[in-house]
Amino acid sequence: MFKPITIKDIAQALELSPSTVSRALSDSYEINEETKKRVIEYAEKHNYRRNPMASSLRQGRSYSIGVVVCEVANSFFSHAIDGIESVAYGKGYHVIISQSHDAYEREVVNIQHLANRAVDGLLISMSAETKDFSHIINLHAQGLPIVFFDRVIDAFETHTVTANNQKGAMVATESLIDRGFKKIAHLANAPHLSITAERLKGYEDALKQHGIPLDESLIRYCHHGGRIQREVEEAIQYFLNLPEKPDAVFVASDRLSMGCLSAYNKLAPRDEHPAVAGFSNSDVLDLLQADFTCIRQPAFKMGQVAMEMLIQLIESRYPVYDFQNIVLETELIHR
Amino acid sequence: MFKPITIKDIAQALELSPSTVSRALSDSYEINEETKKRVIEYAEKHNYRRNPMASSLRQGRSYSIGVVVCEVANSFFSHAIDGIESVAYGKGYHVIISQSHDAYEREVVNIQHLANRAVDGLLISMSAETKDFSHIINLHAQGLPIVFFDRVIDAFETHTVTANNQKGAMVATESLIDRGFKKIAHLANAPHLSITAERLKGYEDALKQHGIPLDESLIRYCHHGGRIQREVEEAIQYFLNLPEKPDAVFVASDRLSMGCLSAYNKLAPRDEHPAVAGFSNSDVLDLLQADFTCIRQPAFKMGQVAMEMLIQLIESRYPVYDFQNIVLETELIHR
DNA sequence: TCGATTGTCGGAAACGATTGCGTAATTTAT
DNA sequence: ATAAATTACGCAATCGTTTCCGACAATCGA
Repeated sequence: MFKPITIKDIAQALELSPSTVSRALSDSYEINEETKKRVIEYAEKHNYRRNPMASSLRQGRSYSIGVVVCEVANSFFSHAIDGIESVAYGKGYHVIISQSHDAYEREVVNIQHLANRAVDGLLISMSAETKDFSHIINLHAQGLPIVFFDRVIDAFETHTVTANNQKGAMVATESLIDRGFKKIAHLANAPHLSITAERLKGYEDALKQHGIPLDESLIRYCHHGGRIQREVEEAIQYFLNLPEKPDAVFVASDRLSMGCLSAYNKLAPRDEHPAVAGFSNSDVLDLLQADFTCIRQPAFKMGQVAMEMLIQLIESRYPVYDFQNIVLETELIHR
Repeated sequence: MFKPITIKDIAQALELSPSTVSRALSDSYEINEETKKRVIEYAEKHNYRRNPMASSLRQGRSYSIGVVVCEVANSFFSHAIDGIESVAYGKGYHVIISQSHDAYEREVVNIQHLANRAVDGLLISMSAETKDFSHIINLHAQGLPIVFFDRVIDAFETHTVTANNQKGAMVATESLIDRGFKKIAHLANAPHLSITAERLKGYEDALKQHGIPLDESLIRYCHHGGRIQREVEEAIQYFLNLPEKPDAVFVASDRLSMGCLSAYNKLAPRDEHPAVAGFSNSDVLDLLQADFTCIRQPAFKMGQVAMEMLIQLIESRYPVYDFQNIVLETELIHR
């Protein structure tokens, strides 16, 4: 088996002490420039790589952070991850991604996995099914830096980044109203998600502002966030069975937009499809479905901001009590 | 700051030695059952978590593996990752995902990042742009276990898992022929990818078998694997500009299928769209586009198999020279 | 009954990198 | 010229866990 070269090896070869080599490699000011050069040259020539475990153990830090999202096969989250990575790599952090699949159990397991001192901090977007937050509260209480993005909780104070969901939802709903639709349904996400309440509020605001009465029977929740296509189809079937079918639908999430469009394709002839507007960061959904108006969240930016704030928490020498709750604007795209 | 409890703390509290505690926690046979129980109870009560860095440092293993794919926002890869995770977690391994975005530079950087002894092995699906394999060859030569899946290379011998691309491509092309199409174009992936050659072969086989002459001008490659939508649109525009437009297209990948369908939607009226068949593991593509025939790869299974073989390599006490190249069958879905 | 085996445990040295402290040699200040 | 400061480096402890050697007692076989 291959045995990687260590600091000791370099020290021996160059007749220096390991301390000097270590300091030379980290560019310490108290090492002679000449010596540094020798060490660095030797290290490069022999393909030296510092052992991250030894380093982490000694320093008590891993320079890696954990990301918990419901799933990566989702344009919003994958772009957010890209944003996270862009900042992380620039600052020398590794990113470990894990998926909850919107299931409570897996969220708990993954977070525990990540948290056991293998990461310096956590970036979390809550799972749709999670109602009990104690697994996260405990970690936070133990001093693990945590930043929430998109799907936040208010069980404790920390940095958060979200989109302006209320306004986005309002704008989307208004775009449907402007196109002349009156009977606008709302396909909502899991009820206890922060984004669900905010987007519902925006939907209600738009209706109220245009004098359209709110009809509770036009609102359907998907408790698993659309993870199970059946639940989406049941909601759509419900809409289709209504004595007066809605002529438009405002959909609350990326995943649900996918589910909604394909459910309609499956369950009803094309001329019975309502107009659809909704949150989505998909690259192609709007291209495939011409009359689909979508609200884009600034996913990449959210990832960047979240990561920056997490690094700030991690690298702060003293406990932080002044938390920021950043809200980014969404963008309406219609064709 | 919170200070986690260590083995020493437990040892002190229970008046044992750290060695005994360590052995008790790993359920060693040479520890009295009574003592084990005391240790485990104390550990659980005080919420002890073994420090993974210390453990890894000592054992020379991290119990984590790295996965390199072009992108996670892709149904095939996200399902493959699910398969990988399902096996990994069962065997006590962590999974670290990283994305190459089909770019050579990022593949090199990510693999280096992962490889520096932070992972026990690598699961790789090659980036579309990569033509130089030396960064991987070096690691392999240094003894790092590597398994390829889907997009393999033959620069050296190791375990691989692929789909039966040739047969899948043949079946897909045949399905188009069976529907009466004669002028079947092929939208191909990057030329130096293993899957590209195999699928091209299947396409050619189908044509030959049905007496249709091969027309090179009906084949277009996407050198960036469709990462840049423009290159897909150029290919489609090329097809549209042909004096005799193809009446069907066989598309070589998931990403390209997306790109192809949306490019046609953008560039041509619906009645000029050709029939499309192609590789795709998307959950919704075929629902949105009714006449889209797709070849599904057993993504989840591929992930599982790849991970099992990697674990076998990692845990083998002696160097392995007997490598397996597993080929899984694809599935045709038409509606 | 005496050596041999078995069952339990502790001591101490690793794993590789980092860092507080000490110190010799050189330079600077007075 | 001598004290003081600076430069450049080494020593050794440390992070938390694991594991190779023992070691001591109790039990066993003959």
